[in-house]
Amino acid sequence: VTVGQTLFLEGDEARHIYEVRSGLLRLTRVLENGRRQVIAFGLPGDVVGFPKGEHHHTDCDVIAEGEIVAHRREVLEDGLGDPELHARLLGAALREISAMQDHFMMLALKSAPEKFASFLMVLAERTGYGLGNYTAIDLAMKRTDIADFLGLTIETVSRTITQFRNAGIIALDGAQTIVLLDQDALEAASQAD
Amino acid sequence: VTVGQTLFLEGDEARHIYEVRSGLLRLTRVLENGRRQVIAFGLPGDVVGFPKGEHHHTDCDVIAEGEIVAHRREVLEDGLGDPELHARLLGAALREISAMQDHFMMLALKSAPEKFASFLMVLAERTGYGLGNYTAIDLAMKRTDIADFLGLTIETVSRTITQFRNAGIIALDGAQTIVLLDQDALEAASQAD
DNA sequence: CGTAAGATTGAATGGCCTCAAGGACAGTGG
DNA sequence: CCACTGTCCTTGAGGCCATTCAATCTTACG
Repeated sequence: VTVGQTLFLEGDEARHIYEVRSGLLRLTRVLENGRRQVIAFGLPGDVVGFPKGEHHHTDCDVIAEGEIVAHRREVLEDGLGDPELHARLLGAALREISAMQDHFMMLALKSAPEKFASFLMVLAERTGYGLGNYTAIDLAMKRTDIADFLGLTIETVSRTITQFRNAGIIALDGAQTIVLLDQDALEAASQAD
Repeated sequence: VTVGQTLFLEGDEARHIYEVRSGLLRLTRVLENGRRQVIAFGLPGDVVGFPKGEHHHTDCDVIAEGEIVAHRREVLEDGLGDPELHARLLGAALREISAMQDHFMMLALKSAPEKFASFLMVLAERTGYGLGNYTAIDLAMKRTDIADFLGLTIETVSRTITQFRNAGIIALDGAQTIVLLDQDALEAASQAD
């Protein structure tokens, strides 16, 4: 798969579900009036494209190239002779529900700095890598995607980044790479009282 | 089951999942600092209590009495000799994912009046009943629950109700029953531009 | 009738958004 | 090699919607 490619659109017939081995996918929905929400990012280990009835109910685009494995939709319903795969996909669906509930807490209950700190912690856990004594994260997605994921504007996201930088919590290397300088402070910021 | 009863708490071992035949359940999660989010209401036809691993990840309380059918967790994983039930529960899980995505749009993208109008439309569709020429809804849950579901405060919910009442969109009969006077206006309010 | 819980209303603050301008960076072509 | 261009990101100023804090009103029920 290549960057910018669309795997499927909302309303498409759901023939496959997709398992992300590497790279990054983006699931979005758009409201009639053009407002957009990033439902989730497909990180390595995620399974995306669970159908509603016969159809997909989000758009799915490739943000960073990687290895994507397509499974026929039927294996989700009956095992189709591969019970191990069936159990894995079912588990992914249940994890998906749980992850979305976490996302709820973020959207509804948290302030902008709390949202962004939580976001960074999840990414660090899932895709962070060591860099000297610190942990670094590549933000393959653009600010717009982060904003639409957290329910903020790109200006607020940008301001929050600046704020965290001034506080010595993170450092930037280019616009896409973030180094976590103080994970304790980050965690504190994610659940401020 | 009786009103006020707790079916399970976050962290409980997940032995069963519950199918709502009638009545009303409430799924909540609480943040360390006490802030609360109503993840979903369990309306007739819903299935709640999908586990994450071995445990539940929400609290579940009974808001209105009704008939609740408990299924052993195992039937979700393997059919346990009842493929029809297995398929029904799997379908419910996929619908749940879809419904939560709709909820996202509401939490992140909509204003207070839009949220409340959307909420009423869903309830009217699911549990509304005819009353003369109009459709009526019983709000078994309290204002606090509605507020925590929509990501608002009870004051804002109350103000929005008053606003809709003054606009002639709805009428109240007691605090718990709402009559929809103008469904077109309600729909317009739910997706204002 | 009296009490307590829930719901409504009011006034003022504040956090995020909107609108607008300026800066960083990569890619392109002269 | 260097303007040139477009995209993305950052920063600033002002306004608005939902919140917060506080008081009053309503309802359910003993």
